Amino acid sequence: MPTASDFERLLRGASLRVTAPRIAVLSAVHSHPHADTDSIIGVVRQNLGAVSHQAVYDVLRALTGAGLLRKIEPQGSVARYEARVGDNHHHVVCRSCGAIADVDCAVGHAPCLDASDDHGFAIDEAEVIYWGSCPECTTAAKSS
Amino acid sequence: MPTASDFERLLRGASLRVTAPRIAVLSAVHSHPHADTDSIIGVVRQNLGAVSHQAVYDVLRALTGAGLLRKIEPQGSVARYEARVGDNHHHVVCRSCGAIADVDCAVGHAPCLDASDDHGFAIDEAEVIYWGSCPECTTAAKSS
DNA sequence: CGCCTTTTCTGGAATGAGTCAAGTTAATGA
DNA sequence: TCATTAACTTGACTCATTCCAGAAAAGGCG
Repeated sequence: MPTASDFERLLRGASLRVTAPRIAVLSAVHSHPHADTDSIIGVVRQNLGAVSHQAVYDVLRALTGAGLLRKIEPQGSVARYEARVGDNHHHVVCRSCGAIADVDCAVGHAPCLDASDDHGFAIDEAEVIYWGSCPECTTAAKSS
Repeated sequence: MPTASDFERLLRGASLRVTAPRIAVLSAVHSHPHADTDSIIGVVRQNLGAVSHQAVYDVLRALTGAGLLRKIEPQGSVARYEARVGDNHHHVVCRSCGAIADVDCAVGHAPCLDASDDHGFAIDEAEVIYWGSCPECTTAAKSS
C-alpha cells in the first residue's frame, strides 16, 4: 500500500498539482480497485470530510488523462477506475453480480493488438473483457 | 438486404410476436449497423410514422435478449446495436470520431476465450474492442 | 370469424450518471 | 510574499434510459 508521499511523487511526476482531494482519490482507487465513482466519492469523504462530487469527477478525469488511473466501463455498469496502468491486463466481469477481476494478458506481451483486417484504422490498444460467472454466482446458481 | 418476411421468420423463430415496430427496428438495424438508439428511432419513424421511444427501447431489449441483435457500448458512447450475431467478431472504435467498424476475430474460431488465470470465473465470452484512429481522422490529424 | 388472454405500445413522468458555468480558493514558481 | 494559474465549490442542468398505468393489438381457441 503506497503512502501519501508516494502519491505526491506520482502527481508531481505527471506535472499535476498536489492537492488533498487528488491524494485521497488516488489512495481510494488503490485500496478499492474497480470501484465506481460513487464509492470513490464515499471513501474520499470518509478521509477528507466534505468534497464535492464535481471535484472527484474532475480529479478522476485528470488522473485518467495523465495515465495514473484507468477507466473501465463494462456494459450495463457505471464507470469504474483502477490503479493498475501500463501493464496491459484485462478483466473478467460477472454477468449476474457485476464483480470484476483482473486477468493478465493471455498470450504474452501486448499480443491481442493484431486484428485480422483493421479497415485502415491505426490501432493503438486492444481492450479485452471476458464475460462469465464469478465463483459465488456459479455456486449460487447450482444450488438453486 | 433481408425482406420484411425474412424478419418475420426471424421473430417467429425466436417465439416473439410479429409487430410492425419490431420489423421496422430489425430492418433499421440491418441497414444501419452500429447505429445508436436515437438514430434507430429516427429510421423507424421514417418508415412507420409515430412510434414511441419506449417501444423502440422495449423492442431492442427483446431482440437483444432473443439473440437477434447485439448491443455494444464502447466507452464514452451511447448504446449501439448491430445485426451480426453469432459469428464472434469484434470492433475497432475511433478515439476521435467514434466510428465503429467490424473486425473478424484475429486468431481463428472463438479463440480469445483463453484467459491466463480466470480467478475461478466460468468464462463464456470474450469481447474485444480495438481502439485507434479511423482513416479519416488519421488523415485529418496529419494535415493539421 | 370473433372472443379472450397475454404481450406490446403509448405518453408522460422520473431517475441518475455525468456535465456546464461562474465564482472562490489554494498550489506553484518567481 | 505575491501573482498567476490550476483546482475546487455550488448548484443548476442535460440526456440516455427506465418506470408506470392505461390503451391497443397479436395469437390461440372455440
